[in-house]
Order: sequence, then structure tokens, then C-alpha cells
Amino acid sequence: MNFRFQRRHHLRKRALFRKVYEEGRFVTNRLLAFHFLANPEGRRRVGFAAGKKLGGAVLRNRCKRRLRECYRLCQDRLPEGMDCIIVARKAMIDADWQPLLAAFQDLIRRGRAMVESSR
RNA sequence: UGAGUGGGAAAGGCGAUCGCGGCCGCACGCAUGAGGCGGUCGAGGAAAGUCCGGGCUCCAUAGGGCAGGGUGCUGGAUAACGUCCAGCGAGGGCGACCUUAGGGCCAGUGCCACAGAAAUGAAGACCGCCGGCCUUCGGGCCGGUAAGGAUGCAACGGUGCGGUAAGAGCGCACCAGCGGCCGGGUGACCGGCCGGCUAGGUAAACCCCACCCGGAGCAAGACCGAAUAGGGAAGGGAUGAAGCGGCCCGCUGAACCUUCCGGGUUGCGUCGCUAGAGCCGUCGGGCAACCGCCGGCCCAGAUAGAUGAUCGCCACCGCGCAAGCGGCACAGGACCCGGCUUAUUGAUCACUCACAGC
RNA sequence: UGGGGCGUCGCCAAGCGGUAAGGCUCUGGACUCUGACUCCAGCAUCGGUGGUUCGAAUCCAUCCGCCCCAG
Repeated sequence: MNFRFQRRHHLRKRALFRKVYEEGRFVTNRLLAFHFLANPEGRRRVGFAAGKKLGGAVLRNRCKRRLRECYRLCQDRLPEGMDCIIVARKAMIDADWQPLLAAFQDLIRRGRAMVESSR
């Protein structure tokens, strides 16, 4: 199994982020929000967001690192050919690792279901 | 033991598995992005706030004047500073020690509300005090007086003695202030003597004086690639466009510039980008800040932005008989340095005061 | 990251060294049979903390919060 997460799979342009937020669909729970939109090239790109509401740079970077780790460990379960954005919500700052991972997998499952039912 | 003052450091450690960024090497591959293996390096004392000062880049090689802004006891340190060091003066504390934008209101101007007789001019008499005159015995008028009362943040030196009708630097002693001389110190200033006999406060009010400051900022600036068509109208231009962001001068100096209408593109691009007022150590100079010689070291360069997750052991703190459980601050480079300020953890050293014991 | 601006009552705001205007809202009262209108009254640690001054919303320093501009 491949646990790597390379730069070319990142979603990086501000315009792309906006496109996913405005045109894509999303699911949420208490810790996270998961936005997604079909990629025209059929590739998968992932972005992570942690707004200023969460706190200073240390906290925001830490949230993004933990989200990247979540994605790294279960990237094969995500729907293929989608641009995805994982947004950290305020409750995530105090969340432990196991509940965070569970919340992440929960969102993926629900997102997948939405994608498959719409096909 | 308790309370307190000041200083210099540190910022948990080791290991395992998966994973991330830069650089170097190797082999593979080459249509292109990339990928594989090994090595090595990989956030802070404040990286923060952006409050100052520089370097660097472009505009003149950064020039002159005005305007504007900053600093403000003295001497030194420094690339420079509003920083630092050593002092002076003035406040505060029993003390260790702390605080201090601290030049000039006899260059000029302004302000000092209310209260008060009067708020700066050698002006001014509300109550009182003293003298004279008058008196209807209640007091009235004239003059002297800033010692007392009253007002105020502040009232024309303060305290004491003498003096006087009552008083007053009117006289004397000490103190404060002013001026002069002498001595010490590089200087701020300190000490002593003499003199006249007294001149409000406010410059973080305008201002004056001394010194300093050209403007922008790495989204500076340079280059490559992709895209398209560089189109139309008006105005200005060697009688000087533009650089130049407040004005004038000066300099450079060209065929462009400004406004409106219409059209079009923008990359996992490259350089700047990290070897520096650099770090560590010995010695020397200096009270110190700091400087110098020699030797050694290379210590982040990302670009949605690299350090995480899980686990084990040992530190430290709290709870508990114990097994164990919980905790372990503030906080993340973005061109780089020197400061300041703010946030914050647990220790440590020196010193001071109080109480008790020897 | 760099540059610039603003904080005065619940809301909009004036004041820029000497007692914090005004409007809307709210509360109480008057008028009315009851409401509305009208009239009267009430409602402020001037973002926080220090400093300068006799005296600070105002001047100075520092911190906090919010907004705007440049990819």
C-alpha cells in the first residue's frame, strides 16, 4: 500500500479553492468540513484549509499537518477524479487523534455515497 | 523561615515505525512532468507586534534651498539608532535598588477654567491690623501695612530673632534662588568665598537653539516563456515628455506621455535567496557597552508554504498507600541584520529587609 | 509580507486641554377612556494601561480589537 503524499496532488490556486467552494458539494460534522468537485482532467487534487478563527500560525499549521496525516493514511478510500478540500473547524484544536481519524473517515464515507448516488 | 531587589543562562532527552522540504552522490529512464536508492541539513528567544535604526535594490553617482518630520543632561560604544554602557542632576523606597522626553519661558507669542482683591504688571487692600479725623457709639472717611485670615495646583522668597504705631530683606543667622570669582572634573556637575536683596508655572503649547533625516520598498528589482493586433478618439511634447512620490533649483535626457473606448494573456517559471556588521573558543585592551589578534565551524531557504502521527523508556510537576492517571508555557522563518516592546515556563546565582536560634 | 485608516451611550455621531453636544432606540412620568403624537426627566470607566499637566476624551508612549489596499 502507498502512504506517500506528493506535492503534485496538492490543490493550490486560490481560484481553484473558490471554484470548489462555490460549485462543489460538501458534508460536515463537528470537527471538519469536506468539499468536493469533479476534476475535469480526472485527476485527484486535495487542499487543506484552516482559517484565522482557529488561532495563530502554530495552531493553524498543526491542524493542516494532522489533516494531511489523516489523508495520507486513508487516501485510497477517497473518491477518484475529484478536487477535494478539507476544512478544519474550531473543535478540532482540542480533538484527540482517534476521534479525529474517525471523523475524517466518516466524512469520506458520506462524501463517497453522495458521489455514487448522483451517478 | 518569610517578604523583596537585581543579573546571566535554559527552553526536556533517547529510541522504533510510517511520512515531509532543500542540497550532494549513484544507477535507471529520456516523449515530458517526474520517480528509485544512499548520505546530509532542516524554525525562535521572542521567529510575534511592526515601534525605531541600517544593509540591499531601483529612482542622479543621492546634489542645494524651503517646507515637513525626528531626537533632546554629559561622556563614550556602534554601520546606525529613539538602542546600549559609564556617569551627573532630580524624584521614590527602611534597604538591596528603581524611575527619569532631564536643552531654552530675562528672543517673542499664547494659555493658567472655577474660586479669589489680585494669576504676571513690580499690579493689587475683601476680612483683619495700625494711625489720624468724624460719630447719631452701630460705625463711616482718609492714609499706612502683604505679618495673619480667606481662594486656589500655584499669591511676589522660607524659618527664627531683632525691629516697628502696625508692618515689611528694614537688619542679622541659616536655607532656596540669581550673579561673579576661585578650586576639582574631558564634561553634565560638585565644593568654597563674595555680592546685590528676589525675577510664578506651562515648551509630551506655538516656538527658539543644537544635531539628524532624499523617496520608495524583495509584491524592491532583473530575466525567460506563453498569449494577442498592439487598435480607435481627444489633449500635451527640444517653447523640454519622463525620472521626481509637497514646492523651487539643479541633473539626466527622449519620442513618447496622459485620459477615455475596445481587445487579450498570465507559468507546480528562473534569478534576487542566503557566508553574514555570522557563530564558537583562547589571549589582549577597556570600569563597561564594545573592540582587536589568532584558531576552528558552515548553521532553514519553503511558495496553499516543509518538523507530523502512533508507541516505548527516562527526567520534571500534581493527585494517590500502591498499581497508575493527568500535566509539561508562549509560540512557526518568508530578503537579511542591530535594538525596543509585548506574550510566557520551571530552575539558578548574588544581594536587601524582618523575625527566631547559635 | 508590506502599506494605510478607525475605536466616544444599544445604533449614528459632534467635541480636540477646563462640567462629554445632538438625533434614533430604551426606561419612567405628564397629557388621553386607551394607544399614537407631543412635552418633561433618566441612561457614558470616551478600547485598555502608564506618563506629561493644577487638570487629559483631547498631548505623548505602549498594548488590544476592527476595517481597507497591493498577489
